[in-house]
Amino acid sequence: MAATLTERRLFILKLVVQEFIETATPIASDTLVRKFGLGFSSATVRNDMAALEEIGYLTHLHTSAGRVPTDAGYRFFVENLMDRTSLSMAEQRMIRHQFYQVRGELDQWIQLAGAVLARTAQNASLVTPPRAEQLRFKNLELISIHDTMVLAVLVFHGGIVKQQTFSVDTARAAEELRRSAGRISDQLLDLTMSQVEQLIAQDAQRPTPTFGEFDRGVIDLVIHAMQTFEEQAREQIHSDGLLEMLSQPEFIPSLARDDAERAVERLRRVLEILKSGRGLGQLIPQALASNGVQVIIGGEHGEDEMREYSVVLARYGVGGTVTGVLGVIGPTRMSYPRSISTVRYISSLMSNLLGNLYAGDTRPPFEGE
Amino acid sequence: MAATLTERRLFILKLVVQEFIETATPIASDTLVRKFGLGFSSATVRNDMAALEEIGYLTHLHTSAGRVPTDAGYRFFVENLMDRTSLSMAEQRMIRHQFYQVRGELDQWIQLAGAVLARTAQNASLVTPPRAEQLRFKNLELISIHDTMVLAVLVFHGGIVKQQTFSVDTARAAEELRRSAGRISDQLLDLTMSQVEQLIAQDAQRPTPTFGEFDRGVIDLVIHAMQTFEEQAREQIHSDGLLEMLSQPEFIPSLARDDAERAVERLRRVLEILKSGRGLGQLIPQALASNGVQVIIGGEHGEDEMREYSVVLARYGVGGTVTGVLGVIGPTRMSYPRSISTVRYISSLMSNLLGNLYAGDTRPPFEGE
DNA sequence: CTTTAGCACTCCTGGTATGAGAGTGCTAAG
DNA sequence: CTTAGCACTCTCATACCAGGAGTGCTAAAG
Repeated sequence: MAATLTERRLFILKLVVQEFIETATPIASDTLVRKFGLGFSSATVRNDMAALEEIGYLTHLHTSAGRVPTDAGYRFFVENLMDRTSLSMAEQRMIRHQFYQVRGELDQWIQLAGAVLARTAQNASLVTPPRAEQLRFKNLELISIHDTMVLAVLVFHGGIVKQQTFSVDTARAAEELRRSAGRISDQLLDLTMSQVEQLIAQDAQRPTPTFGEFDRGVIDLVIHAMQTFEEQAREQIHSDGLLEMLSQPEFIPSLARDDAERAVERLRRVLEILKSGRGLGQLIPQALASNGVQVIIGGEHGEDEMREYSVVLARYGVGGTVTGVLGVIGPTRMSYPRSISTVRYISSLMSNLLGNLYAGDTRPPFEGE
Repeated sequence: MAATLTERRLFILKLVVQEFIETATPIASDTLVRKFGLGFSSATVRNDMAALEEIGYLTHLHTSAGRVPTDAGYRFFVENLMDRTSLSMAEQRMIRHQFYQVRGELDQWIQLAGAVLARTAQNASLVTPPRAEQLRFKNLELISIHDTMVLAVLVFHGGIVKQQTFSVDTARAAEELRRSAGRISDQLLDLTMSQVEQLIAQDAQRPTPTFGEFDRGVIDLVIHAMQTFEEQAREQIHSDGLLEMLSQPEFIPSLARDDAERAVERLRRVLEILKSGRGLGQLIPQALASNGVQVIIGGEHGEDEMREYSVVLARYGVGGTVTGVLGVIGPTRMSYPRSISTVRYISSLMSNLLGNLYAGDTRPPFEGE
């Protein structure tokens, strides 16, 4: 006979998940009754637990161990049972304050977001820089460093700046560099990479090309920079909070119920995930394409590396154009309420901050000044 | 009776250190004789080992364990016994190639240096960005992002670029921004932070100041940027290679002879050191002040956090002005020959690369164009 | 005086046995 | 449907033991 979900069973499931998240030890029927002064006996709880196990929300590792949530159990908890809370006003204020202190520096914001996520959720964090799908050119400066060395400072829409030095065969006067930069800036304004390529191809065929040989060299550099930037932007993941995650019992051999060996193996696993993004698979593109906070529990997405971890992700950014992803990664036994509210808050905060930066800077390509 | 250092004892010490570095297991007298076909018996080796122990170069953890080098043993090995090698030509070429591929990007070089150090020495690496003791101003651009948002791109000598956005009360025309940036760039050229402060103080007292209110606001921003940059540059340490270090037996519970608990504790320790630089203490300033490769073994510098680790550091940079530090950190049982040759090679490579960038850019302050 | 064979001794290591404790599953009664 | 009671299972910590590794010492040989 199939077990059914009564009110009480839901309640018990909720308690088990919450307790397990807090204590990291399997939950015994007896413990629940004592700790929460339930109006029924441990035997009743045991029966319900058995039912919940049949449904697939709980397990135990061996006969005489307490119950532990399954991935499905966590999922159900997150979707139906969890108390939806927000960060306290005091926390929000403190976090906001930190961000306002590094006013106007995108890189710092990203770094700060990672640190705050980690500290608040007590787990590792990851943040991808906010990216337009396509860079759009805004400005170019050429600054002579010495005789044959030139520094190119490229500015793209959204305040993205990229620097690159290159050497030239013969020395150029500052004025010449300035004129070249001006020419290029004027012509390339608001263009995407492919449009730049198109433009320069067309220009070369004209009877009187706008760009000289030197200009063309510089533009090649620009194209190359845009290309590598877009490429590496897709991959780039900042992560932080390893230490915070390490303080979770899962990573402390004496507290981890399983082999000590595995605690370190686990750690290596996470390090690899955080460093390379491998194992995250489609999660980030997916998060970019959706709204609200995404929760991926354990191996739900089929990546075996991730079986023991959950990820809480949210998109942040301005409109649909300039977006990044940030989130928390930790053992499946993470505090979902806390992670979710933290991720939600930080993502909206980052969105606001970026909003100030980008507002009014979203003119469509090819409309010029 | 004090034990003396005979030729044979030195040889045995060398073998013990090399073997221990390679195998990470205590070395038995018998093992040496068998493995190297020594011309004398294990009893002889035992006697010599006892002597080396009396001198303080070896220990054993318990009666029936093989010998292990002490910090002093490693020190003696590094200074007197080690075969001084270099990276193979093939390795050098491979490394050089990688650096040339990211031509002209300082940040990338730093990142690459960290990665290559880690991979080649199979340990964690640390790199501090190359810094002049004092930034010197080179150029400023002001670029309007939208109505009330302006992006300032600051260029300093040595190709150091810093960007910062700020908001203005009323919209400014592009031309106005350009003129302001031009004025400021002209006046501030080649100045250090304190000189900029001086200049602006003087200017304010003139009957007809060069700088308007807006200019002064921007210059405040410049000063602030220089200040925070110099401050955080002092602290900033890039690190990499956690995974490489984690593959050392010291971090693998089943191979570490001591408690598995400690393997993780160890790891946490290193993470803290790498993240915060705490425990490194005066090592980096010290390395900056000296030439050649520095080797700090175990707790030699009194920092208790570092007792189980060694650091191999070298200064890199141009002349005495623009310098950083890079190096390798790992268990005391690291391969010193390999670490040292790697650090030496990478530091000279980085120095060369920077040399190209900085050559001719070292005019003294206040000499103007 | 140095080297070496031989051997007792120490200490680690891994495996097994054992008992206590924790928690469940089941049964039968309320 | 709930619950008391109890047998059963599995873990965990402890103790114990045998095997092995390597040393330190001694006494003899070079």
